[in-house]
This record gives sequence, C-alpha cells and structure tokens, in this order.
Amino acid sequence: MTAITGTANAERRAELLATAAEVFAAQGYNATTVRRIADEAGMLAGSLYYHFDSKESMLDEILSAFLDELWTGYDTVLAAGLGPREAIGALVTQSFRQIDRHGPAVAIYQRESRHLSAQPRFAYLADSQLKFENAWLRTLERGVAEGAFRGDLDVRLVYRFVRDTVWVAASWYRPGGTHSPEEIARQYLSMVLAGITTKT
Amino acid sequence: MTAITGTANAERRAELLATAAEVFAAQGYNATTVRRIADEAGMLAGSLYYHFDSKESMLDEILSAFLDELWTGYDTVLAAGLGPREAIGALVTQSFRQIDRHGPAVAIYQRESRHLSAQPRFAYLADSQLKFENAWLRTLERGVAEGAFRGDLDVRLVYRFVRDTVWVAASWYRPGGTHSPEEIARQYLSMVLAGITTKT
Amino acid sequence: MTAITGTANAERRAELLATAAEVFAAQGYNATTVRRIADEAGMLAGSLYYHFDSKESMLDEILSAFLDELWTGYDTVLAAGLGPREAIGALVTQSFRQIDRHGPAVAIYQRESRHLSAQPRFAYLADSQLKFENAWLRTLERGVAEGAFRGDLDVRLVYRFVRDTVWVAASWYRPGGTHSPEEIARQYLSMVLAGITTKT
Amino acid sequence: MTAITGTANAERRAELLATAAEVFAAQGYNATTVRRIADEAGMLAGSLYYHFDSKESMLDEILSAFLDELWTGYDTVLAAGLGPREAIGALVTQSFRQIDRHGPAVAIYQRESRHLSAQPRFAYLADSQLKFENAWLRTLERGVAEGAFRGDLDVRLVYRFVRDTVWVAASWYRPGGTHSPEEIARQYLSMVLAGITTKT
DNA sequence: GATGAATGAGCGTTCATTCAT
DNA sequence: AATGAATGAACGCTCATTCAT
Repeated sequence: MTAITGTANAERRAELLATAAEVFAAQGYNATTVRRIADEAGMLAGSLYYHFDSKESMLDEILSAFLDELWTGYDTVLAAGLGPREAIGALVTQSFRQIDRHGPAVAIYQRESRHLSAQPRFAYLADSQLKFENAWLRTLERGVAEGAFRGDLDVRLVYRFVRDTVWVAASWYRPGGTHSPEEIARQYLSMVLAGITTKT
Repeated sequence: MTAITGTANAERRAELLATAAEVFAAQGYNATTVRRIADEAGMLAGSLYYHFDSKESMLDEILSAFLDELWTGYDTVLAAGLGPREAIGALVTQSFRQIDRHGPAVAIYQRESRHLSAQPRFAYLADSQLKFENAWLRTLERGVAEGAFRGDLDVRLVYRFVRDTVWVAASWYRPGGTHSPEEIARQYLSMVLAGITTKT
Repeated sequence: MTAITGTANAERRAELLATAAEVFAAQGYNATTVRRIADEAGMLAGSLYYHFDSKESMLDEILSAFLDELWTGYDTVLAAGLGPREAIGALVTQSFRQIDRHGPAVAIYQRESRHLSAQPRFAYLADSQLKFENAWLRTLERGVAEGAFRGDLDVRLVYRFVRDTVWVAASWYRPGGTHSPEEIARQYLSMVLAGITTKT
Repeated sequence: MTAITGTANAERRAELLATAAEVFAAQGYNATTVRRIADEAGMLAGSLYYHFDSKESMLDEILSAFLDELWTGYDTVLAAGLGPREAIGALVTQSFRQIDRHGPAVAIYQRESRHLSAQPRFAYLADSQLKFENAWLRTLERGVAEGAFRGDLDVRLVYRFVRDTVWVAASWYRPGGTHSPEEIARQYLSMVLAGITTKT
C-alpha cells in the first residue's frame, strides 16, 4: 500500500518536474510563473505546494537530477582509460545524448547556472562546473603532451571552444528531428577534432 | 552652449545605457529591476524616466545600437568581394571586435533575442537574425561550391557550429584580458577553418 | 456544494463591487486608490486582483450592470405605447428608482462617462447616451406635435433641462431619507411637467 | 517700473490660470498633470513653480476668483429689494452669465467642490455653499409666504431642483454657441418659473 | 523667468507563498 | 490532493515638487 502510494507519488512528482522543466526552458526561470506551471499540469498554483516546497526547489531538483545523470555517464567515460582523442569523442557523444534526453534541463542550465551558482543552495553548480573543467582540461593537456592535439593554441581557449560548441546545441536541438544525437555528435566531432588535432 | 548641453545629454544617456546593459547582461533582463539600474547609476528609480520612456526602451536602444554597429561592419565585409575563406575570417574577426566593444549587448542578445523577437517592437531582431543567417549560409555554400569547404557536412549544422562558437564567447570574454579580440579570433579561426576546409 | 460556492463567489464579487462603487462615487475614479477600496473591504490591495482583472474592470462592471438594469426599465416603458406626458412621467420615475438602487453607479456615470466613452472599452457608454437622447427627444417631439408640450422652446434645451434635472439628483439623494424615490419623482414631475406642458 | 512689471506679472499669472482652468475643466483636477498645463502654456513643468506655490494653489486661485465675482453679482441682486419672482429671475440670469464668463471655473466647481470642501484650505467652498443655499431658500420661502410660489412642494427639493437646473448647464454650455446666456436664461426661467409659481 | 535633472512618495499590478477547508 | 482566498513584498512607472544654473 505504502509502496504503491510512494511510487505513484514519485511518478506524479516526476511528471510535474518534467512539466516545470519544459516551461522553465521555454520562458526562462524568472519569467515563468508558478501559476503557469500549474496550468500546464492541470491544477491551481497553490496545489503545487503540496508536492514541492517552492519554485526554487523545483529548479533545484531539475538541475541536480540532470547533473547526477550527466556525471554518471561522464565518470564512466573518464574511468575507461581511453586515449585523448577517443575520450574527447566519448565525452562529446555523451553530451549530445544528455541534450537529447534532458533537453529542457540542459537549456535551463545554460541560461541560469551562472547567476544561480552564487547562491549557497546552488553551489553544486559551481562544483560541477569546476569538475567538468578539470576533466576536459586534463584530457586536452594529456593530448597535447602525447602529441595528439595541437600545442600552439591556448588550452583554456580550446576548452571553451569545445565546451561551448557542444552545449550551445541545446538551444536549437529538438529531439526527434532530422539528425540523431549520435549523427550530430559525429559531424561536430569531425569538425572539432580536425580543428584541434595535429596534422598527420 | 546648446551644443555642449546636447553633448552632455547624449553622454549621460550613453552612460546610463552602458550601466543598464551591464546589469541586464549580468542578471538577465527580467530579473533586473529598474531600481537596481538606478542604484548602479547613483540615482533613484524614478529619475531614470526623465531619460528613458521605460525599461523596455532602454533594452531596445541597447540592442538596436549594437545591431547597427554590427551591420555596419558586416556589410563592409560582405561588400568587399572576398573569397569564402577570407570572408569567414573577416566575419569572425568582426564578431570578436563587437564582443570586445559591446560585450554586454551581445550577452543580452544571446539570452533574450529569442523571446523578444515575437514582440512587434523587437521584430528587427528576427530580421537581423535572418539576414545574418543568409549571409553566413551563402558564404559557406559558395565555399563548398568552390571546393574550399568540405561538402560532406550539413551546411546548416556548420552554420550553427560556427555561429554559436563565436557568439557564445561573449559569455566569458572580458575586455582587457590576456588575449586581444584579434588574437582570440586568430586562434578560433585556426580551429574552425581547419574543421571545415578541405584538406589540401 | 458547488452551487453554494458559486453563489458565495458571486456574492463576494457583488459586495466588493458595491464597496468600490461607493468609494468611486465619493472620491472620483482617478482619485480612488485600489488600496483604499481594499481597506474598505477589509483586505490587502493585491487580494482584489484575485477577484478582478484591474481597477478599470471594476469600473466597467459597475457601469455596465447599472446600464443593463436601467435599459431593462426604460425599454419596458418605451414599449408600453404611452402618451408623451405619461411616457415622460414613467421615464422620470424609472430614473429615480435607479438613483435609489444604484446611487453610486449613477454618480460615477455622471462624473466619468464623458471622458471614459472615448476609450474603446467604454464605447457602450456613448451608445447608451445616444439611445437615451433619442428616446427622450422623440418623446418630447411627439408631445410637441400632439400639442401636449410647449412648442416655443428649443427641444434640445428642454431635453437637457429634464435630463440634468433628474440625474443630478444622484449627487445629493441618499436612500432611506425623508422622501421615497416615487415621492421625489412626483414632486419633480409636478414642477417639470408644469414647465413644459401647454396650459389647458 | 515696478508697476509695469507688477502688471505684466499679474497678466502672466492670469493667462496661466486661465490655461490651467481650461485643462482642469476638460480633464478633471486630479487627472490633470502639472506638465500638461505647462505644455499648454509653452513652458516646462518646473517653471510653473516660479509663478505658483503648487498645483493646489492654482486651483484655489481659480475657484476663489470665480466665487468672488459670483458673489459680487449675487450680493447686488439680493440687496436690490426685488420681489421673489424677479429675484429668482435675476439670480438665474446672473448664474448663466457666470457660466458664460467663467465656464471652466464653474465646471471645476461642480466636479470638485464636494470633496474639496472637506479640506481646511477650501473651507470657503462650504461657506459659500451655505450662503448660497440660504439666499435661495429665503427667497423661495418668501415667495411661498407671499403666495407667489406653490406651497405644496418641499422647499428644499425645489431649491435643489432650481439650483441643479441652472448650474448643470455648465457641463454642456459653450460660449459663442447658438444661444446667448440671456436667451438660455429666459427659456430656463420660463420652464422653471412655470413649475414653481402658483397658477394665476 | 525658465530649464534640466533629480527626488520621493505613492500608484496599479504581479506573484510566490500560505492555509483553512 | 487539491481548492479558493488571501497575504505581503516587490515591481515598473507617474508625478508634484525642488533647486542649482
């Protein structure tokens, strides 16, 4: 009984969060009213507070759930002991899969994370950002050291170039379109890798 | 005397707009209160309305001034009759110069233009966007036709790749840093062009 | 249960509108603050917006409800096929009844209708005004043609005279005073009719 | 020198007050902005404060100047020792002349005096109102006592009837129209007097 | 006498949130 | 679980007023 209710409860929460994420992504967090989310979910604004503490806690759950999944994928890649080129390829592909599966969350993250990370509650965004930066920078530096990547470029610039190149796609990518995430990843990689690898 | 006053007036407006642009860029347009802009400018909220009609008209002036300058530069490049590679290079360099000079405006444009362009007042954003897309797509297609650029990639994907790659830089670029806009443009171009040009 | 709630809801709206009408009538629409209405209703200003879209929509509801009732009464009189003297008498009596029942609305109408009717939302005020004028003028002209009313007076002047004479009473009439609306109508009529009817 | 300046000064004040009165009459006192008056006078809002202490003091001057003139005329009539019928006639004619000469002031008085008279500064409005009421009531009562006016009507009702009948005309009367104030007075009187005098 | 720029109080309105039912 | 009604803080904006120039 309790288990069933708990599951039903969890499902309802997930549904509501998915709805909220879509609206946040479409209109921006600040510009989204709680009433709008409730409308979309077929209830009144006040009723959402039975399920969630606040508008902010909805945002929090959306972003942390996304980051949890993201890091599960990334950590697997990083632990696989791949060479620099393959590692970069795997990370990019992972990223496009996340964009495909968590499009709204990615879009929210892109738009809001900078100013959110100043708040204690969202400090984990800054942590994640740092961990992310470290993972990429180390992989790139390893590639330069091994002679796989060009050494004449500022590594931080390359990092930002690759990072932005990938994540910004969330602003136009729509699931179910012409290209699968893997196909987009393939084309992106063929450009990006050509730009940063040494000529052989 | 009148000339001096006129100039002083125009300077004050420009100062206030620069202040507003910085705050809009840092916090987002919606999240920025008119009181915050006034604080930053050392006056009271109501006083801003002596200089501007509304918060929205400040945004309007910031964005249209930016786009005017941008297109002055772009039109010069596009009318110069350059080859595809050189044209892309010149456009990218122009863009980084704009980021250097109008950083906040670029950041605001990135964040807000999608939903703003639905309003009649900001229809020019959609027009600009279209003109921009045409300029880039034609240059890229010309490059493919002439054999300068790779023909195995989706041209729209390449367009988005290059476009985002450049403009997203506004989100981290700070004037007066280690690299000049021209240096950043040079490094970006050496990556981007390697990714899209045919191997010779 | 739903019916009770629906009724309660409608009653609350009506109460709030009556409160608003009194304040509007006492201080003028523009000079009345939403906070004042809310005070009078025992709530906070923002709470009124749960019930109404705007201050203007309160005004709109007050005026259109009044005009609806007014025309219900007038149309009945006009359709009854009375002679000119009896028709004028019935219209005046109807008017005093409206003043008795909708005193504040009448006062608001007197004070605000001229400038309101320029706004599209309140165009119905101008329509009503025109219909009103037509009804009175035709009745008066019929009376002149039939020899019941004096022909030596400017009919439009007579119209204004009678119209103002009646409606201005709303500015001093208070329900529950010494005279009933019917008694006031009787005395008014005995003056007005003596002034405009031919001597027999 | 001082005299000339003083006169020029007084003329400028009078011009500005006339302008203000027209705007107050057309839009209502509260709805009129100081800036609007200044626009109409060809200056900036702040400049009016060289001539007047405040918006309220403009209103004050307009109303008290009007009442001063009104009472000059009324007092002459009341001191002339006329019979009730002639006295009423002379007062009504005086009133229409005031409407003709001080239309805007009369309109402002009609619209604003009730709520203004609660303020100490405008207590003279209530005084004037009282004096006015006394003059009319005594004249009417004298007429009833002498058998000139009907005794079967409530005198206060008759007073309000005649008073409103006259003053409300300010809301539609425009100087220079078809009828002169004397002609309007004549027609009004022929109706009003027929309504209140005894049949002979 | 008049201007230009600012003040400061207050306005209509929005919205996240609360809570009795 | 959800509703209906309300709160209270904040927002964009207006406007009478001030004052150095």
